[in-house]
Amino acid sequence: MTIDVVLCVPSCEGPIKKAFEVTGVTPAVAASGRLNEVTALEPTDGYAGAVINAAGFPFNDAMNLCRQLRQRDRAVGPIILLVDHYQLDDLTFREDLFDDFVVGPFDVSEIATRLRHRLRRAGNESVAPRIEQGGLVMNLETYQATIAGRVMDLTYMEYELLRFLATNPQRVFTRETLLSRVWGYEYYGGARTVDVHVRRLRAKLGEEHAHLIQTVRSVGYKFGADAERGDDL
Amino acid sequence: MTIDVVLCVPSCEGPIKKAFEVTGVTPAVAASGRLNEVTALEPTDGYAGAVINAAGFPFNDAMNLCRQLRQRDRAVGPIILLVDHYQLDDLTFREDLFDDFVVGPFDVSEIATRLRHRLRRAGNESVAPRIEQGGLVMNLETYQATIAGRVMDLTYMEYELLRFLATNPQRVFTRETLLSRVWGYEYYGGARTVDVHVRRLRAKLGEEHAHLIQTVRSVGYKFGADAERGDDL
DNA sequence: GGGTTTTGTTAACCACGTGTGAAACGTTGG
DNA sequence: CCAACGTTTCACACGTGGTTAACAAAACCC
Repeated sequence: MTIDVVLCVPSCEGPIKKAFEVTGVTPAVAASGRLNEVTALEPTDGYAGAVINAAGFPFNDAMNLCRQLRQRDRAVGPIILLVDHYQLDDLTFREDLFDDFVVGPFDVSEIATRLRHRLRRAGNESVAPRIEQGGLVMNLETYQATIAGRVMDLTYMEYELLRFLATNPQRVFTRETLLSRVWGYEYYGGARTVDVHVRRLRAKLGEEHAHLIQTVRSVGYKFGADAERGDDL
Repeated sequence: MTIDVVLCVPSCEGPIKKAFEVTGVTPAVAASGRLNEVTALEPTDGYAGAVINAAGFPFNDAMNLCRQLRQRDRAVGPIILLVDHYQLDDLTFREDLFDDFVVGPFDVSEIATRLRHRLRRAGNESVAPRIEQGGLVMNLETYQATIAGRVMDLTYMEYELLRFLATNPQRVFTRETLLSRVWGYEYYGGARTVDVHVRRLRAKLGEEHAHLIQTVRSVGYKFGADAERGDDL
């Protein structure tokens, strides 16, 4: 049994490739870590999964690649992230962008086992490719969002922001957190940027649903209808 | 945020338990690895997940425990398996018995991260950090507070003040202390400010629960139901 | 390369949370 | 019972923080 995956690591291609092959995994090595290289190397029957190396590199670059893979027309299988120990905390709130991770130093047979594990579980697991919250439906594959059945025409950043908020309903995020988690860089300058994007989102949600994004004064924003019952905090 | 899990390891209980607690996971240590011990230690609101050690032990024993946990009336959350490197192959075709695994040597923070990852992927929201005191529940993620199930609509300072008081129940704070701890060290303002905020809090707590914030004449304020002896401070 | 869409910035405007003073109220002690 | 002190309550002014719109810059698309 051989599994075709894309392996996004910038170096040591030869030895790693060999090591994977003995575990029954055939990797296409995309050293650049860019989407177009990933696509160029893709076998005709597609990838079974992806292994993305974040260790020793800017974490957000890896996250962006995950996002791109998830949003592709052609679905890629489970995404496995390679991280350094100090990057463990960065994984929080990004659980939806990858399916599993390995902490360095890396063991090829562990990675292969995780790949197989996720592939097998993919059958049973109801991997929700969409988010449903309070009339909002976001299809993570087609990159579309509808509110109460009406299609919302969202731009890239709008979609990412809404998705982040909607995947963590009721939870309040500061503008700084949103900037670093959604935009992906340590913010330089305007926290007002978030406000403006929230405003645009509310406009596109329509007057009736604008309240789905709530302002928590002096704290930030959160997604979710008003809490009617308090016992399920 | 604390997550209650059952940790099935046969030895070294003390240090491991401590190590887990700093990652926000509270383990019940079932050293025998038997189901009845797991059940005996279970908290009233159940386990959020299970960590089962197979490393250095017969693999099938661990598998049997997984099976028993899965077949229980009361569902246990994600099951994480601790394995030795040479046990990796044993995992094949048993993917449905566990949700994730870690290869030794074990890193507690990695295990905790995997727990959180699986909990989030399963859509479990019960991992939110919260304060519960005398009918008051404060969710630190959603910035919501409820008293006896009723949602309190608190402003920022009200929330901060109540949180500070409720995290230190029964303890009396002077107005000066509250000003410096809640408002900030360099805050310079009248002590009457505290009184007014306490008043607003009591109003929002409702007549029935207003007494949760008690006045200690010529000292300050404290949180907590009365009829408590003073010797347990 | 010109036009269009998307994204980020700036500033005016506005709402509401917050702090303050003063008066009313309660409690303690002489 | 009164005086002195501490706490509660209220109304109001100020300023922080959020919204909004208009504009500028950047990216994108023929």
